[in-house]
Amino acid sequence: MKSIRHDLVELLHKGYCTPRIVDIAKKLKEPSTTIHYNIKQLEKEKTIRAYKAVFDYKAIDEGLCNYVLINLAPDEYGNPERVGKELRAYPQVESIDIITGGWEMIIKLRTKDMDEYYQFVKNVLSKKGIVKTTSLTSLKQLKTEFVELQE
Amino acid sequence: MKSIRHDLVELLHKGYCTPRIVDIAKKLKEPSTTIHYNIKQLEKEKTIRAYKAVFDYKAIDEGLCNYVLINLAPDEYGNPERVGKELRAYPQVESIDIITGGWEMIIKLRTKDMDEYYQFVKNVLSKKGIVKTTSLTSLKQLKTEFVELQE
DNA sequence: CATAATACTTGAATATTATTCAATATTTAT
DNA sequence: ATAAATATTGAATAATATTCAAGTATTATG
Repeated sequence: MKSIRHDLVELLHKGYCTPRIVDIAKKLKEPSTTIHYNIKQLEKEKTIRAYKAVFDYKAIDEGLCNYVLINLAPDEYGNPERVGKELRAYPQVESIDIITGGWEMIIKLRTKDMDEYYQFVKNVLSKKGIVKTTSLTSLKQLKTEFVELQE
Repeated sequence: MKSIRHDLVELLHKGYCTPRIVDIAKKLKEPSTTIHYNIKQLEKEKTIRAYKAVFDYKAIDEGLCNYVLINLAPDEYGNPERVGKELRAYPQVESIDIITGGWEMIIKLRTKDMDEYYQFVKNVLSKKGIVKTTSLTSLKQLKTEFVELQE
């Protein structure tokens, strides 16, 4: 049995959306052709990278969110990007940043529950030149991806 | 002089986008009316919260990204949400989470440069029951909002 | 400063896409 | 087993994006 919903969520996570030109034109009180032209410019010069959906993550089985602070092995200091690029392919990974401070990297992870999170830490984060991880578990999200949540 | 680009970026940050139903239908090899129906369901039940753009943040003067770990004053422990809700209105704030661990809150901030970041820390974060902040400055972003960046 | 080149704006026409609707099929509840 | 509620779908329509060509404004160049 195929699940359309699941496939939809997967596609809308990263893209398959487009701006609502007419609505923007009304809001800004400009002709829609002017809005169209300007948006195409932003796309052409890659200022806009994607159009995507923001979800109620609990409703799509990504209810657990963790920030993971990562320490790399000394021999990976030189190219933290290698590790990061391996990690970013995983769908559970919302963001990856190489950072200053007491850790070399911070990643934001969304999993269904603690089981899936544990599997990810065990199977993925334990490898790849990572020597230590510190998990910060989100108890409540007030804003995500610039979108304010609930109340 | 009005800047259409600036207004566009502001609107697309949080919304004013919509799914590309025909493209999704082609990709999933389903009739577009079926896709339409299912997406409307997801919207009605609020599983989808918004459709928005993801940017090359450097190109829109939000080139500096910081994660800020926050310690609240003891008398704010009980309602970290009060502080969080005050902070989330700021456009520089990409996300706010109340967390477990050595800090009560983590926020992700995007500013044009160190000056704007400093102003934010000084003017906004110094108030509101926050007693200590630890900044993690992003040196390089490999993925953001589920969207992989460059190379 | 003058003028050419380039970039931006816009209304009208067209192409494409979303949406509605009604019929049918499927799933779920009793 | 049967009824009720949900989901799928093609055809028709409504709405929207896109193209085009003309005009306007801005920027570069001598």
